Amino acid sequence: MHSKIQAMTINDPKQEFSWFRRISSQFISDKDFDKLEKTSVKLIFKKGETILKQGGLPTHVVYLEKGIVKFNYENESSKNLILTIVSAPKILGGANLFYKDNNLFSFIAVEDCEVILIDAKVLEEVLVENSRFAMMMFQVASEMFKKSVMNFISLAHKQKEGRIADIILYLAAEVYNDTSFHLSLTRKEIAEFAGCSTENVIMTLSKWQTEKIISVDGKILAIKDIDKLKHISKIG
Amino acid sequence: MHSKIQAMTINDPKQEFSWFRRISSQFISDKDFDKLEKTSVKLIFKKGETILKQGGLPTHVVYLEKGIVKFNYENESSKNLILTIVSAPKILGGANLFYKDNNLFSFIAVEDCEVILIDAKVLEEVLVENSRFAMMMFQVASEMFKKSVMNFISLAHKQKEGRIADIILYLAAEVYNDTSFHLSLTRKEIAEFAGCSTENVIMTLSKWQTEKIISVDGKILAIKDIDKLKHISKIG
DNA sequence: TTTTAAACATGAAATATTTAATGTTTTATG
DNA sequence: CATAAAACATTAAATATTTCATGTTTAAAA
Repeated sequence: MHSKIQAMTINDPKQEFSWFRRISSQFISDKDFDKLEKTSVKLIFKKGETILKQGGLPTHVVYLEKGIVKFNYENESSKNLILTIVSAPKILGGANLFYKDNNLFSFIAVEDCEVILIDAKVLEEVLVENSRFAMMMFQVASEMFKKSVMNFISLAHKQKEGRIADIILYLAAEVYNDTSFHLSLTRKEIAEFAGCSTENVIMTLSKWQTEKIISVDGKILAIKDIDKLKHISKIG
Repeated sequence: MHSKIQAMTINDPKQEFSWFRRISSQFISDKDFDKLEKTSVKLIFKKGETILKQGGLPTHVVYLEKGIVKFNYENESSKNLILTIVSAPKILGGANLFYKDNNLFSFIAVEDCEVILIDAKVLEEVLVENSRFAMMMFQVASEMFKKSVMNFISLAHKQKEGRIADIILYLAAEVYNDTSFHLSLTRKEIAEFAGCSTENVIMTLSKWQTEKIISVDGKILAIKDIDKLKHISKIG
């Protein structure tokens, strides 16, 4: 029963692309949008699954319709680094679109995700024929770039507590849109995002809990004193 | 005498834009290029001068014709962070172009520079009317984005020596195009790039000199054993 | 439902990094 | 050219961070 509904959804792309269609409609014709839809595939990824793999060819651009995704970079010694975390709805791989190199990093589902894979070649054709649409797309990509840069700046010259504070504040403001949220990241993943050890994240969160800056109940994390958290972020 | 030549150069924009003109000519008409030239201003910046200031409005896009520039982020407590360093010829501010927010960081001349400031509005008009040109510009901006990201990745999960090794290798490969070069950065600036203390940079460079991995003679730095340096980069 | 693996947690030892104190050399400036 | 300021350099002490060892709890798999 449930799978039937799902299948229907998959087979009826007209139902999808809602956010993307709305913002695109100002820039491209229905005909061009249909062209994108026809060559797109909708897929569902479970938590932990890889949507797009580091090193692979950028044959598709990802439209994230539902769910949360991490941008994961894995180095030669299999250490992971999370570049950023984003929630739907969003166009991912904006940067990937414009250079033809292999993907710099993987997209991995942090929550169950619904994504639409858009054929990169077809999208490029549409972009070339609709320069204002292209400009909009690049602006979206730039916004994401900007947020990554802010993350990196935090990482680069704050220490542990400032960086973890920045991440909690970022998750609340940009990913979960609430000061209280179901944290889908493990401590290890937060550490990979903050560029520190897992133990450090555990210790810092515990400490903040006793100081009543946050509360942690199972997977629910709530910011109790946002001013203190912002202060920690500021003093680094 | 010398200043006269310089002034001539400034007043004859046709002589400038050489690299940019060459790559642009495949995508836009001479007429459109002239439009860009007419609204552009050529300026000369001395070492240390700010070309474009963090927080300012992105009214211009910078074409760096000659020289070396650092992307500098200054935080509330006046600590600097160098995001990347680039050498001419290059279009800077690609990302700035596409979001209308205030500049995220400053461009500061690390060597004497010749730059052409292109009016952002006029450039946008030309981009909208020449989508292939726009795509090319995106690609250029994305390349720079990619290099920053690689820098940040190094910063995020390597320690001191690996990061400094990465910077020396980057400078040789991407900025000076030689394993031996006149280093225009101070130890303090390398530290701001590597995200560590000045003392650390001094100590590491001294150590590498005694180990014959590099040689430092005044401002001339030469990589003597690139394999060892790459190995340090690899093991982090 | 047992079993296993992963996540969460804590503290101590080992290591890395910064800060501070001090001095020399180089570069910029009156 | 004298003088000040900045850059370069070295060391020890203080601090931050990671690693390791160990144990409990939670979630996933057989």
